[in-house]
Amino acid sequence: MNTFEELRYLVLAAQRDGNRILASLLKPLGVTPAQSEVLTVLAQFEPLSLQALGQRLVCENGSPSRLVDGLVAAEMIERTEAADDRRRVDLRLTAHGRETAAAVAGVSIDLAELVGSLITETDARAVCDGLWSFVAEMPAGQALATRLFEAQHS
Amino acid sequence: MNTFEELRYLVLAAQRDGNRILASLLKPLGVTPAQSEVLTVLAQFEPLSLQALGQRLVCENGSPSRLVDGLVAAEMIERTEAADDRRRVDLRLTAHGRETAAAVAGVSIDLAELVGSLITETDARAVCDGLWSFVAEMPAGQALATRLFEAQHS
DNA sequence: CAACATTAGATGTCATAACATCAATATAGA
DNA sequence: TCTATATTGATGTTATGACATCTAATGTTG
Repeated sequence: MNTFEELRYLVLAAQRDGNRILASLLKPLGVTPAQSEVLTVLAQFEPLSLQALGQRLVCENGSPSRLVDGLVAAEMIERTEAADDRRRVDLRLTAHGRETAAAVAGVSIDLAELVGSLITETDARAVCDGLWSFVAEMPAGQALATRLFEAQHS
Repeated sequence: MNTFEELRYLVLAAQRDGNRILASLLKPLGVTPAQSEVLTVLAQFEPLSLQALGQRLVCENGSPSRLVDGLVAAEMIERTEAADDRRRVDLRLTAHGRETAAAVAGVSIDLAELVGSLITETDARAVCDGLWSFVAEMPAGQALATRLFEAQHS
């Protein structure tokens, strides 16, 4: 198995094992990792249309309507028809959603601490730089770049 | 967004974008990325029980019975009852499965070349080392370590 | 102003993915 | 020899995840 094949499996392993840890940390909040990303993005950039949300999510492509359905059902997100375009919906957090988003931010910190106990920040930086080489021009990489760019200019 | 949070999203982005590329390369062979991993592991270590297979798969935990069902239906894997233990099944590739596994190996090479055009082998090595720090003691990391160890001692 | 193109989002379908539960079978110990 | 426990794998359930298709609404062009 060469380095690139090992890399591919390691990325999968890191994603699966990391996601499982994240899911168990989030379980008390009643959200899944994908839903927590939605709450995090809305907390930062709301209001957003489905399409605008989709462009900022790493976990989803296109129009995340079913992902958002679950959060609407849980009363964490409010979906209203855009005033000037009946095709569009505007998505905002409810009070409950905002509260959960704050708790999700706490879980993020907990997860970062756990990861930080396994890998140094220098090594983490090297991994990030390497992965950016791979995903910079790809859809999920673009979504993350958009998020990072907007976070710095808001 | 700190380095560890960025790392988490980058791993997700790399996994999703990489998986999509792999899926499109594999589509002509009629298998999904997860199924291709099964064929790859069986080609190397057959015959295996479901549980033994599961211990060597990064893409799956536990007993991958539904994953294997699809390959049995596609006549790439043959499932027989173990002679000495009626709970166990023995899994082997069929001729068709072996042929597809060879084609999957070719796709792996194509994917490695594509990744190699985006990231240097030195950087890829650094990413691998960093990710090993994270997953070494976790289930998917253990599965990959088992595979690598056995590949070197067979 | 009407026809056509494009956009936004919902839904269908199939394959995971994770956790839990259950049935059949093998093993260990009294 | 019998019972309790452990093991193996199948199945149920819910939530994605990706691609495709469809409907409703808006924008553009002649």
